[in-house]
Amino acid sequence: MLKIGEFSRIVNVPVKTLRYYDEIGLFKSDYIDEQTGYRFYSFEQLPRLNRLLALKDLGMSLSQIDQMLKEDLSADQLRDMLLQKQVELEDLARDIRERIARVEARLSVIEMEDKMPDYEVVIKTVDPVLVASCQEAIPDYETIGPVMGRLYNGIVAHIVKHKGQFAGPGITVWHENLKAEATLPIKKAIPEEDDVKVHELPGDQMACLVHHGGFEGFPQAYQAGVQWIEANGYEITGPSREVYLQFRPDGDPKDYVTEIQFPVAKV
Amino acid sequence: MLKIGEFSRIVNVPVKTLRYYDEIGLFKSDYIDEQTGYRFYSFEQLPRLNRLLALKDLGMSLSQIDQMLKEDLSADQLRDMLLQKQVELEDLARDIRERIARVEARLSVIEMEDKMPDYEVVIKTVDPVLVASCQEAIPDYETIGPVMGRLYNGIVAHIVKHKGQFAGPGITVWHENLKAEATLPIKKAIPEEDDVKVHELPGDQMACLVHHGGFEGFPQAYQAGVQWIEANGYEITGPSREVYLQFRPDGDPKDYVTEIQFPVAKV
DNA sequence: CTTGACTCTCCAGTTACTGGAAGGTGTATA
DNA sequence: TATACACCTTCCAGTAACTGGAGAGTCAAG
Repeated sequence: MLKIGEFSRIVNVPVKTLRYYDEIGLFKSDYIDEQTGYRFYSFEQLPRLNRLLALKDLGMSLSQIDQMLKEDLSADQLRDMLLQKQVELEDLARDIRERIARVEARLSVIEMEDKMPDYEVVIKTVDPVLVASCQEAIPDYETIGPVMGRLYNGIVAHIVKHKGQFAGPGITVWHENLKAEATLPIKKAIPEEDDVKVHELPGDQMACLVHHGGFEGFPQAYQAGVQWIEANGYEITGPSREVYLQFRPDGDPKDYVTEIQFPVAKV
Repeated sequence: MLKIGEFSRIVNVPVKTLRYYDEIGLFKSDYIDEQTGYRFYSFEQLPRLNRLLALKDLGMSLSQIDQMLKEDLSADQLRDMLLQKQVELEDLARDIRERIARVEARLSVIEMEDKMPDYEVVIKTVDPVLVASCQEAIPDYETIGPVMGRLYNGIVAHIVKHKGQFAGPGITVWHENLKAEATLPIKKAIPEEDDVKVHELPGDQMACLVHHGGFEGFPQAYQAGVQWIEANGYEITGPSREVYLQFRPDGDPKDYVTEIQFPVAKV
């Protein structure tokens, strides 16, 4: 019989931890002196503790270990738990590799520009959203403004006409060949009419960044987004979007806030 | 100005989390209505939050992020923190790879034997220990018993003679060519004499396993240890040791408990 | 008889939230 | 106008696996 301190030294587990395992019932002391409350451990307990430690070394949680130490657990059940842990660990390993890539990307920006990046890119999942939309090819950059104005005005008029309810800021979807789709989220479906369509923008994993200021800054923002996506091992899988979080045609462009979203997937 | 729910939807961060960040001072709401206590957020706050999220994505802790978001932090300090994080992540990645290897080793045992391994091997760091020791080459396996008995008796006699204090169970160190060094830990140094030496067994990282029963089972235990060491990507870097946790010459060998230790290093 | 090492229990703190209860607010609809 | 409901508030508890400390009791050696 060993006192907790002696046992602790042999198995190289802190006394506090042994007491904790005792408390949660994972590894009880063999015998407790009723007078003093001192815990006593025996050598017969070593195999259980060693198995416990080995499983902990695999990254199993204490409650999983508790199950795995039960006598009546079949080899199949054990294998399943280990296989599951294996998958879990492999996911985790991939996750860490991606994190390392992001840290390196950020470090290279700091090396080059001596400061944090101007645009912060975050990956998020956006929900599908029902919109009324209208699209048109843009002939050249100068005409973007007027064309978009016309498109959005048309949609607003259409929604108002059909008593639709607005559900959020406007979103432009940039299809191929500079074809712009202006959209406005609505709460419930309304009828379509000539050029105004009603459909759902699909939800997706998006690389997002926020641009503050007028549209003249967009090219840089897009460039920053594309660079980040490349450096972090993603690829663009569809049309990008602009969400006009803060925008009024008569407002000061300096106050505009736009979120630019690229649908992405891991390469 | 956005209510917490609207802001939450835009940035894809749960309301609870925003309130938590507010509470710990990491990301305060822009303005709080004094009547209602409602928090309001502004678009100007988006850059800070996005930077926060990007840093969180790198695996930084909230307190580190708090520091990194301070305006007056130099690019150098930022770089240092990121470099440190990089090292940390790489350590973690290595750790996970090793865990995966251990899980796979264990799975292969289960596939082959349809049960958990007979011997659980754990890596632990053992402390240096001062011992009185005596060594001798063992001519063949049959003579191990008597020779060891003689050696240990000699050491005990020597320690008693010099009024030394025993500090733990006997340890045999197996040097090359079946040369056995019998040692007994002592609390304080005592004089040496002919064949009894006093020195310190070095501390080391050891792969350890516990064997219950008589010495006839040792070969299997050793084999299990060596197999584990190979399967888990370690190599043996020195003489192995036997620690006689439970042993009395006149006792029942079934009750013997011996820890076998192999000094190891990652390949 | 004292000293020092050891043990006990109980409580608090760690990280980054998450869930729930109880109660106040704002708006759309019957 | 009443009410339903969606939303907001604070406060409290719980998570995992310990770790640290306070205050008190126990044991062996000198």
